[in-house]
Amino acid sequence: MRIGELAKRAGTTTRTLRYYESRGLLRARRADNGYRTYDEDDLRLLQQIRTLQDFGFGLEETRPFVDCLRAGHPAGDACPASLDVYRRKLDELDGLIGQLRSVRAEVAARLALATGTPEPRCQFERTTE
Amino acid sequence: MRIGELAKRAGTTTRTLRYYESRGLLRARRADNGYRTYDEDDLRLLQQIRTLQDFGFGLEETRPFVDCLRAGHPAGDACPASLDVYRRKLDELDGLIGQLRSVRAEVAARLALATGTPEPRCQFERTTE
DNA sequence: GTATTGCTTGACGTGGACGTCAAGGCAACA
DNA sequence: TGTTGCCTTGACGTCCACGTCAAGCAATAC
Repeated sequence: MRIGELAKRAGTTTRTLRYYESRGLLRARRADNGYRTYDEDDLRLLQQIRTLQDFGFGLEETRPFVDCLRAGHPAGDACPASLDVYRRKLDELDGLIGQLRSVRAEVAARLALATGTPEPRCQFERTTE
Repeated sequence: MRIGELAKRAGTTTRTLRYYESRGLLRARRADNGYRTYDEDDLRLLQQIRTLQDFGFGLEETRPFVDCLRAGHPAGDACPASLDVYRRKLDELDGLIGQLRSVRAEVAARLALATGTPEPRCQFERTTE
């Protein structure tokens, strides 16, 4: 299949696929006329990238998953390097969530102070008492 | 005081102050030699901006607070427009936190599946059972 | 033959909050 | 007078994942 069809089937754009190729994530065979050619494996690879992107992974973070699939594994997360990325991301998310929670609390407190109206507790705040 | 001293006292850089000025957030008097001149009110104004920036507010979101201070109010959040920004930010934070929590859960689930090792519950996950 | 669609590469634009350099003026001190 | 340090404006660079436009070839439809 050609780049347009692959993009459509993966729910993305041709520009994105060329960008991934420029980053070395997605390689393409070439037809005689110079057109890029892809197969079903490329689609799976692309779907792996898109899923991680949707989770907020950076492109470089998807590379171990791509390499893992290329190495013949049935899943992109069947390799230790991919699992490390998962774990690092979990730590990152925990840190970020904690940060946002504390900012949320601080803003809520300032709003309460400024209005004199005590705000209802955030659903993400732990009831510490 | 001049720009260098203001920057130091606010814990930021001269570049940042000139940038704020270019955005119309921070105005400066000029000395005869063309140097920017600031007073204590400017410092308070700048501190308001920095605090909100640290919370993750965009520069435009700090504008109502700045205007409020300029209008003579003792606090930047003494005006309705500022409170609206607080409330919008709370909603935004709640949405973002919820999103991150669901991504966190999804990644944890995938890690657990891939390792066969059930992950400990996240401190931010509600125990739904 | 021609109109339309799809493909190619290359290159500039986007957003946000600045960092970093360049070329030069102003002030104080030795 | 020279050095140092702070100030001025202007302008390009950064990060990231692309969007968008341009010029031109390839394939298909009619």
